[in-house]
Amino acid sequence: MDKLTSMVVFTKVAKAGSFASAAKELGLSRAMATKHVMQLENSLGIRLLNRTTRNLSLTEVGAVYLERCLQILDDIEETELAVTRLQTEPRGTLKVNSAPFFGAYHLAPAIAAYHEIFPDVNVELILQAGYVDLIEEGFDLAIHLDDLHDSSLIARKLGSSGRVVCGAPNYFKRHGTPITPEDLKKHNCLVNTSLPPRDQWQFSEPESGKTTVIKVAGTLEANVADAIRMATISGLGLALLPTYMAGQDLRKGRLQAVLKDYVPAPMEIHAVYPHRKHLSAKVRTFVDFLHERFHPTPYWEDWAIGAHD
Amino acid sequence: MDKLTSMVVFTKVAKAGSFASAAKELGLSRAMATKHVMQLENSLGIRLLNRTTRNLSLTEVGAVYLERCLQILDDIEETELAVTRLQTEPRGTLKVNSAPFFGAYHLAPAIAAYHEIFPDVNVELILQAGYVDLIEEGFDLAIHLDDLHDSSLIARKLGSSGRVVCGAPNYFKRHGTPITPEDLKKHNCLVNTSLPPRDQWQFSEPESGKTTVIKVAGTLEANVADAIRMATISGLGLALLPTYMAGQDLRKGRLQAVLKDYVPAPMEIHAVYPHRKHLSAKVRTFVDFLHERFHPTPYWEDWAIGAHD
DNA sequence: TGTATTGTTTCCATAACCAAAACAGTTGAG
DNA sequence: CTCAACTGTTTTGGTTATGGAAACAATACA
Repeated sequence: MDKLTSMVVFTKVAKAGSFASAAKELGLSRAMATKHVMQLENSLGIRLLNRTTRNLSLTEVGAVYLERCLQILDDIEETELAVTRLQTEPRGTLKVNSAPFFGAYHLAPAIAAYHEIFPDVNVELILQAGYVDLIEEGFDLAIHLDDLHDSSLIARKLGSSGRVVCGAPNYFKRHGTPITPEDLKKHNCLVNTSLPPRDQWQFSEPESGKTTVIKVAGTLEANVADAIRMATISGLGLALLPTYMAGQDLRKGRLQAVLKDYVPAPMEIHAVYPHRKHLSAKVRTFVDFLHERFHPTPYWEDWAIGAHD
Repeated sequence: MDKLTSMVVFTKVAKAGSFASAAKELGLSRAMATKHVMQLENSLGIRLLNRTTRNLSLTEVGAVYLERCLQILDDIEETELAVTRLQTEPRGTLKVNSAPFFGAYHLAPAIAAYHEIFPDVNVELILQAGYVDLIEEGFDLAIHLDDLHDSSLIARKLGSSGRVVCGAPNYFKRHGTPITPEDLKKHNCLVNTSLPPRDQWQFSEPESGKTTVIKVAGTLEANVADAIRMATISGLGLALLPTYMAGQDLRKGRLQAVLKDYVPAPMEIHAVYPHRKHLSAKVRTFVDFLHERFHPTPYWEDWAIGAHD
């Protein structure tokens, strides 16, 4: 029998001064009221209430026990209240993981905006190439780019990013502009090894629906996206960069897009977290916020509009 | 499901860092460990533990809840310990009721002796003619003389007291000495209305086993035994007094016993208390102590030995 | 790659639970 | 004084929940 229920019954009986009225208050039968108190007495080996059919009074020990019972029940109620409030109101610390570039250039500003709305949530942003164990490292959330291989986790799509083959203007001046994907084989293609598709660049032609995969190679591979980007800007070669990364550079003219008729597979952006049941408010609101911000067409695609005009 | 058990399981799992080892410690199956924690999570609507098949970590809320759980479980344990110690060691206040004369002359000295052995028990002695409601008045114990009509209470026989018809020496000088119970009808018999048998005095003859009941009458009735005793000592008449009351006076010669071949029904002395289950240590030890003191032949019967010699 | 171990789920016999009814004792009204 | 109403307790029976064994899916270690 549930000891806590028994304690509740006992306190009610003691307060009401009668089993019958306490039972009525609690919505159960007189029989159960007796049994609960009796169970408590047997488990303690102590008589808590002196009772005849007509009179009821606390034992000396019963009085002591009553007081402490009330304290304990109060504590439990307060604990549950505190804990559910912690759960339903966004507060606490949100530990987030993502790839360095995306985190620095897109999450950090998003976090600043999010904090305006939910000032009680502090964010701990850990930017790290490669995958981390969310559970072991205690992350609330990770932003995964184009990769969802962890089946035990929950993923929610936040948006996507186009990709574009681009290079510095002076690179094209010196080495020419590729017209078809096949031409890439003759160019110095810089590869980011920390993100798919690495050196297998895939294109589809919107009009015909044809798909091409080109295996590229070049003089630089790096596991940090920003290194590839900076090398590209410096005119070392071409790169297949996500638009979230290259957008600014394209707008400013530091980079130029090529092969505009061949569309690379877009990169999907997912929020990944350990469980769906009982999702905490801080995670839920943050994911919702990012979804709103990146969906359906993120701001980083703006370069194309200008470029197409 | 018992919430307290679930809390214990949760704390164990959190401490052990694994469901399996916690289950083994608690002697239950892994299945139940999961179910208990899950039940807790569902009732709170909160995820307490992040878990994969291989890793386990506390949620931020889970950590808060864990701490308070430990506190609550500690409180409960301490409460039960305190309460059972209060029960098993004689301590506290013992509220005792009895008839005034017996209480003053026999319980009070007994209490003094008892207190030597159990110094942590304080006794509140309420001396009152007639019956009181033990439950309503909060008595732990009552000493009943020759009367057990309350069926809902538990009675334990402590001993008995003889009765003797007696009078002052100068009364017998003036009015003569009764030889048979029948003679009492010609005497001034003083009646204590607070104790049976009041005015129906019953005698049996040890040799023949014959029983006689005499209805007596006299010039004084009182509901306080000591008044009857004092009036008797003063020579007003005869009284049927319990030996616990008359013993001292008989030894000192203030009173003389008559009708020694006719034995009045002895008076039984009982300890009466509300319940037998979970009898508190203070009541148990006190009743045991009185039983030892008054059983089988109480000291107040000593007058007879001297008298017979 | 295989084995052992993790947390979870499913299944099922058992035990606990709880209300209704029967019971014993007590009070208050007619 | 008697009857009716109400007390706390016990008994009874149907329903629910409990908890272990086995099966399962996923992971780590050898």
